[in-house]
Amino acid sequence: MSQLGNVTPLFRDLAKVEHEHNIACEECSLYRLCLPLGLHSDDLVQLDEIIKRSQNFSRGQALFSTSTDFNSIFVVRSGSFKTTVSAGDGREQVTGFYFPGEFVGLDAIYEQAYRSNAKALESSSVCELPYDQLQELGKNMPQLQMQMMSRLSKELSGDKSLMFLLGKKTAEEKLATFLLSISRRFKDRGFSANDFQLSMSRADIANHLGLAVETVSRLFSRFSDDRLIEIHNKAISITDSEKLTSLCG
Amino acid sequence: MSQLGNVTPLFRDLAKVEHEHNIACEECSLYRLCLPLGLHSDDLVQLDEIIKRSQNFSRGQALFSTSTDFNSIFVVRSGSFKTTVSAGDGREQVTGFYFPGEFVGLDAIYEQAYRSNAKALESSSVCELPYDQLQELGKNMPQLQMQMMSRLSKELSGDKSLMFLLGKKTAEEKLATFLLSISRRFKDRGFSANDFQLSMSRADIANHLGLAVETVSRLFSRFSDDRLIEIHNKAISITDSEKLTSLCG
DNA sequence: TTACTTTATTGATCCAGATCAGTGCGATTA
DNA sequence: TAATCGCACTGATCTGGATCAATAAAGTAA
Repeated sequence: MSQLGNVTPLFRDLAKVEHEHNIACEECSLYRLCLPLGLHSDDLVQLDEIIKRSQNFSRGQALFSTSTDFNSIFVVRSGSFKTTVSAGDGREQVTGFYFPGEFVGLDAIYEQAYRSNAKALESSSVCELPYDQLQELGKNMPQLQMQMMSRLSKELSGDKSLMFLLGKKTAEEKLATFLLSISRRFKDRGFSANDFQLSMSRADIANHLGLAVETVSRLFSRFSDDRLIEIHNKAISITDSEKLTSLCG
Repeated sequence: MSQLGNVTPLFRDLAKVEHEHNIACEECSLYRLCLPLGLHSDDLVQLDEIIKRSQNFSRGQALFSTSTDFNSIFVVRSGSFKTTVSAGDGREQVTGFYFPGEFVGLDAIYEQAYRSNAKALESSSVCELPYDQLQELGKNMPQLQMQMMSRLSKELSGDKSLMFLLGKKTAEEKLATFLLSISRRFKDRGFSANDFQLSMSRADIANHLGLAVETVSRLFSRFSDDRLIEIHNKAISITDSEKLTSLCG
């Protein structure tokens, strides 16, 4: 079942979308969160034409890796992904989690090569944007260029916050910040901010936050003991978002 | 004295540039590293026209802070800057150091507001690019847009590496990585890769790497004892870049 | 030059969170 | 319903780097 698979009107729309690969951006339930925002209707038609609604990815499947030739950037259509950067030795850092409407692969533009790896965390699908064509299209579509710049800048801004988190926050602050970030993103997508299903493992969370799995587990338990959240494995209910917010630092 | 103030032909050119505020991009010694790269000569003239060669900044002076109205992004012309993000309590994370030809303020585009603070580390100057005008210009100058996207993506890519550093590297690996990053950037600007003057304090370095000042100090001493580097306060000589590289992880 | 302030170094001690070592438990299969 | 298999949780111990505490050296001002 999809991470975003709550029984809400929006989800039923989304489910329909998932089965209709060639639905236009204009009809897509992600419209407000996605690239097309602010484009004129006739521009949108052109954008639609270059988008490849590609196949679905199953849990654990790679969207791309550092050995994939760079051709495209992607927007998550359904499900979720994680990105990682790896060192020569086995070490890996989870650099981000990506939800519907969010871009994956923007850091590859500069070198025209993927420097990260992206993996589906659950059954997921993407819209593929061939970079050449996107660029070509941008030449006559300033709004599109602006949107792209804005998206890149947004990710940059998020990464700076993550640097603060990794460099300066305590374990407790890290996890509280993480939970509220996920919560906000669910809310932005029309789902409950307080009840959701985490699609990533404790290990992925720990890695992303620069912690050990054990620390994350202990903190989940403590937050639960302190009645900030309720946990049933990967299902999270935030019961005191007030107090959780105050723990973010 | 400028951090980049070695007595080399390039530096003398640069010094001249610093005194001639209205020098065109085409004449600028940073040309190869900077935004104009790849622009046609007539496009360059238009770009030149919107660039404000603004006043010099002295050590410690703010280029912008989170309370500055957003109007422009900047390219370092001479000297160097640090950027920080701050929490409500006093905590601060140094998110980056910026050298001539590098962009500062790109993370402000999304929210049209500075979310970071930028401070000069020494006597420095910038080229100011009013964002409105830059965007206007971009509408008829696809090469410029491409350059901007590329720059944004480059910083994104660097930030992912920094996340790996902050989340997964040991103190030793962090400092070795830092020294080589600075070394490479000096080299790219035509200066010695092995002998340079750090413009930032030990505290800034420590903060940026997620370490305590004392740890950085001890590591500098150890690297010196191990004959990897020689230190005379802020002057660094890399004497064994081979071994230093092997410490980066 | 001296006096003073800021920054860097070094040593001693401490601790948040890592690591090590089991145990628990939910999902899947038979 | 039991057996298997990953995750997730919890307790015990350890440690890398933080913090605390002095100096020492470099910069700055008069």
